[in-house]
Formats: sequence, C-alpha cells, structure tokens
Amino acid sequence: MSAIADVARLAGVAKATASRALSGHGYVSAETRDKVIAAAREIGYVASPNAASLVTGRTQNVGVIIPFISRWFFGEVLESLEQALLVQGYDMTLYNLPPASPERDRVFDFFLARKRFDGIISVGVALSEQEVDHLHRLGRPLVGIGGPIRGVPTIEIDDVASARLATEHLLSLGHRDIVHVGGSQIDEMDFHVHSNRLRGFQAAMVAAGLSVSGCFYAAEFTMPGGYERGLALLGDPRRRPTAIFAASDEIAFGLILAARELGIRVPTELSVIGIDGHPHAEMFRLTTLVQYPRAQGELAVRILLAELGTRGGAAESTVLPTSLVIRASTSAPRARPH
Amino acid sequence: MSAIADVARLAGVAKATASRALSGHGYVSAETRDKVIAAAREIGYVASPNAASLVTGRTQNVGVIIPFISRWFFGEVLESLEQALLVQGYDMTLYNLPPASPERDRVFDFFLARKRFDGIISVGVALSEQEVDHLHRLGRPLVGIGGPIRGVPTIEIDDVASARLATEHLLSLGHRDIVHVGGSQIDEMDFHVHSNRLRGFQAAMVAAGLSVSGCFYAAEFTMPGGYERGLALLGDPRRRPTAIFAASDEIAFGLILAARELGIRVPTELSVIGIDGHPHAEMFRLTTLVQYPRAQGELAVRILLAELGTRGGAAESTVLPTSLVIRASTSAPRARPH
DNA sequence: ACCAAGTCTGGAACCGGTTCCATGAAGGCC
DNA sequence: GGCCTTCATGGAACCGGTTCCAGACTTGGT
Repeated sequence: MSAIADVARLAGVAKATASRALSGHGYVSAETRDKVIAAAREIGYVASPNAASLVTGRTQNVGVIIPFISRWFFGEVLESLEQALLVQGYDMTLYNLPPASPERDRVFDFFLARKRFDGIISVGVALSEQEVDHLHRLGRPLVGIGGPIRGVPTIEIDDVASARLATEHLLSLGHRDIVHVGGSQIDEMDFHVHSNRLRGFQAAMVAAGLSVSGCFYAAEFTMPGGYERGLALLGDPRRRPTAIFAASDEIAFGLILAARELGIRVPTELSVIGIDGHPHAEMFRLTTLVQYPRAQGELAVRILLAELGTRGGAAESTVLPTSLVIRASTSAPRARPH
Repeated sequence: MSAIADVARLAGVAKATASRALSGHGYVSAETRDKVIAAAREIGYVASPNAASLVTGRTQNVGVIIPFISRWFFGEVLESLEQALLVQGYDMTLYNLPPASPERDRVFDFFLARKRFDGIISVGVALSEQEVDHLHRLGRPLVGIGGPIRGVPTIEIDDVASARLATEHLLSLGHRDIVHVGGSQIDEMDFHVHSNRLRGFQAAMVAAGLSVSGCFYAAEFTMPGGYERGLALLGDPRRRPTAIFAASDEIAFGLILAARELGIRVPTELSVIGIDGHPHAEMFRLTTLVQYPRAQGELAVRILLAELGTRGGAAESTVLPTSLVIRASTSAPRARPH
C-alpha cells in the first residue's frame, strides 16, 4: 500500500532521492539516507518489484525447467538451486516438464515468453533445436545441467568415463560376465545420459576383450524398475551374470532387492555397482560412483549470475568429477562351477 | 521489445483499443479486434506481465512454501500443484523451507513481502503465530495442505483416524504386541502429523484394552530412518513385537529391510503396516493406508483460485479420505511359544 | 422527431518505481 | 578570485500496460 512517494514525503525529500537512498545507486548524503531509511522502516515500506523490473528489466527471479521432481538427482539439484538463488536474493519459478508433457509447448510459448526471469536453468531436459532457438531469442542467459546444448554453457559429469570406471572396477575384481542395466534411449528422452553410460560400459568391455552383445537390459530409472528387471534377469540361473553395472543407484537398489528375493547373495554370487551416490546407498552397502548434484546446482547458479553481471561473458561448459566409493556390494566372483 | 503501442500503431488504433482487443475487456468491434490480433501476431507481441500486474495488482503467479522436495509426499504434492496451476495459466514460485532453515526469516520478510504472487499455498509447514499474521497482512489468500492453520482453509487427511484404522487392522488380525514407529515431535517440526498418528495409534490400543507404554519409537521419516530403528528394535528377540505400525511407508520399507536382514520373516514373524500409498509399496508388498497427495494438491489449487475469484469467500477446511490397501506385509501372528 | 441506452473509440491519467538532466553548493587548484 | 570538478538534490520523463472518461455514432422505444 505504501509507495516510495509516501516514504519521500515523510522524509521530506523527492521521490528520486528516496529511490537513490534505498537502492544505493547514485549520490546521497549519509544524513538523508538515514532519514529515508528511517521513514521507510516507519511505514513498513517494501519496494514493488513489478515497478522496478518494469524500468530496469531485472526481475530478481530465475526460471528452472526440470523434467522430474521426485527422482533423487533432480530433487537434489532443485534443492541446491533454490538454496543458492535464495542467498543471492533471487527467487525461483519452477517449470516441471515431464518428457511427454502435453503442456510442453505452452510452457515455451506462453510462460517462458513472458520473460518474468533474468535467466533460465535447464536441468536434464532434452531441448529440441527449435526450443533452444526459442530460448536464445528471449535474450536471457541460459545454463544447462546435463547434456550438451548448442551455444549454452552446461555443467555435467563425464558419463562415458564414469560408466567406464564403474565397469572397470568390476573387471578388476575378475568379473567377465557383466551386464549393464540402464535407461532406454527411446522411451525416456532423458538426454544422452543413457547412451553415454552404455557407451562407457561397452568401451570398458571391449578394451578388456569381451563381447558386449546381449549385455544390455533396459529398465525404468527407478527402484521398482531395477527390481522388475532383476527378477526377470536373475530368474534363470544359467543366464545369470556375475556382476551388474546399474546406470543409477535406484536401479541398483531394485536389483539388490530382486537378488535377495531370489536367494542370490550379494556380493558373493552377484556384484552390483551403481552411479549416483544416493543417500540410501549406505543402507544397501552399494558400491557406487558418486556424483554431486548439489555441487552442480550451486555451480549452475554461480555461472548464471556471473553471466548476468557481465553481459555476454560466454562461460564454457564444465565437467565435474565423480568418485568411486567401494562398499559391500562388489567383490571378486566366486570360482565358477564349470 | 515490441510494446502494445507498436501493435496499436500497426493496427491503426489507439493503445487503449489495442489493450481492450487483446485482453478481451470492454467494447471492441469484431473487426478491430481481428485487426489488432493480426498485428500483434505479426510482430510477435507478448504482453509484459510486469506492466500489467503493476496496474491490475494481479501477477498470475502463486507462491508455494514447502519444507522438503525429495520426500515422496512433498514431491508428489509439488508436481500436482505445478500441473494444476499451469493449466490455469499460473506459474509457481517455489520457496523450499526446511525445518531449521537459517533463511526462514528472510523468506518471510523479504521474498514473501515482495508480494509477487496472487496467493500462497503452504505445504506441511508449521507456521508460527507470527508468520501466520505476517502472511495475512499481505492481503493474499492462503491455502494450507496439512495441519490446522488459524484462519486459513486447509486440506488434510484425518491422521488420527487413519492411524487408528491402521492399528485396528493389526488388532483385528489378532496382534496384541504392537509398536508404533513414527516421527518425533521434537526434532522435526513437521506439524501435528506425528502427534496425531501417535494419538490414533494409542486410541486404538487403549480401546482394545492394551497398554501403550513403551510402544512408541521415534525414527527419521525416511527409509534409512526406519532401517536403523528396525535393526535396533528387532535385534533383541525377547522384546520383539509381532507387528509394527509405521507412520510412513518409507519408514515401513526400512523396517522391512531390517527385518529381512535379521532373518525375520514378514509377515509370518512380523507384520508391518504403513501410511502413504508410496509407489514402492507394491514392490515391498506393503499393506498401507493410502492417501492421495495429488488430489490434495489439485484441491488446494482449486480452492485458492476460487478464493481469488470471489474476494473474501472464506472456504472451509477439507478432510480427504484414505483407504486401506491390504498386501502381503500383514497377517495373523504366529502362535506364540509361551 | 427526440431522448435514452448501448456500442465503439481515442486521449489521458495512473500503477510505482528508476534514471536522465538541470541546478546549486562545496571543495580543490591555478 | 575565477573556474572546474565532485557531491547532493529535485523535477520530469519513462517503462508498458490498464482503465476512466468523454465524445460520437447506432439503435430503439414512444
């Protein structure tokens, strides 16, 4: 209700002076500044961000596009984004865009077109060429988490190398009969994550002189997804591998549950390794390649805000490290009864 | 870049007419309307929401305050809120406010004070009296999910009745030695959920003529929380109950894992029931009282928008139903070796 | 034929800030 | 002492829409 004009009147100065005093831009004597601030406090003045952004073009808000909320990686990223933005005085508009959302076009054409944000962070969304163009035309900086996006600084882990490392861990333990359970590139448009992890797996296998044919099984990227796949895969003792590289910890958990249910001992009869560093990994004693989604979120915010500061300082893409944490879900294979 | 003035000029009308044509308010001939719309389309005009809300006071945005993102219930609510708001042309500003957040005051004093939303939905946040007053003073409608909030329409399930029902299910199977594992009221300020579920449990026990002393154990509201508690609780065979009522499915999952690890058969030696209807319940074959967070989210949006339509139409609180889904984690207790 | 009500349009004020520009006072330097 | 620079402040334009108001033109009822 109270406008800056009221503050100015109460402090006995002009609107312009009050604005300068409160925003800290331009010359104001210490004395008047105090007077204005006191007046503002007295009537409980809060600046209208609408009016301010109308003229400055700055909204102090960042838009976030994300395909999932409840999956661990995404939830974690979201929390860290929110946190980091809050500290910097930005709030966050959330656009949840599941892979096959019917609202997808509306989000781009209507919501994002309103430009009620200073920048966008896109988390694990596979953007079409057209959508990338669309975003570029908005004239707002864009930072991506995951996957390369044309002309956009992104933050990611090296999926190929991480998958390779995970597979090599199994190989180094002496496993030869290894299977990869991961996401399918077709039904989930979850970027290149799936295909990159598959490629890393295959690279490691081939380098070890092993065949990769028939070594990949698709699963939904969830614990039940891993569980279902595990029951089907491990049910037949003759075709059972000695080790599985799961593309995510949640899949790995499901596989472990399936194994337990079938009376297969982990790791004695079956080794399992995942990727993520999910907080439940400790409970499942899962060996995994941990990535740090919170670090990715924080870095994304830092890069975006830096780009907001220096118009056009095109930042480069960053690859964040992963680290192998060995727990009790992997061991050397049992001597095979031949 | 293109403003409504450009559209007006191109269409050969006044700004006022262009505004009326595009917004649909006031008299415009069909002919001029078409002309204006064509002109707008031609130059790719998108109205500036800032300018509009500056004068109308409406932002087409709703603020959501939520303490967790990755816990199932909250993630689910969040997704449904986002979805429902999107359909109605609203976008959503997210304020993640973990129980002991150092940013808590800042969110209320700074971010919420900016009033960049038409209304607020508060999900499972225990608001202090002062905070409730603060929100009321903003003059924006507020809808709560969970727990009673003074002077605010809320949506909730009947926690007492649901807990009672869950406990009665165990009692009706013949269990007498039942324990409740739930959240502690102290370390997590997660509203009255914890205490209400505990009360429902106690009511059922007392009604069955059983003692409730020593029948409650606190656990973190997560799977590892349940797991840890399970190991501790079930480790000693002499003190082991025949059934556990877990305050959430995630806790129940943890308990089941702990039981399996200790070689305790579920449900033969131990029955477990939860509350939630978590998607993993099927996999764990968990008997549970399912609630419908998505329905809660949708209803919250409906109520909020209704209140935005008719200023002051103080809606009442709604209690949504829960339903018992019986799976294979509960059965009659084994005849006890006495 | 006249007046009232309804329809259509343009001009101008307004929402609440920021910022450009002009004016004036004070301090530093030759 | 005169002049330039820096600091301090007020007036006014402006951001991009919406809405009030006045005027003009139709239509219809009596």
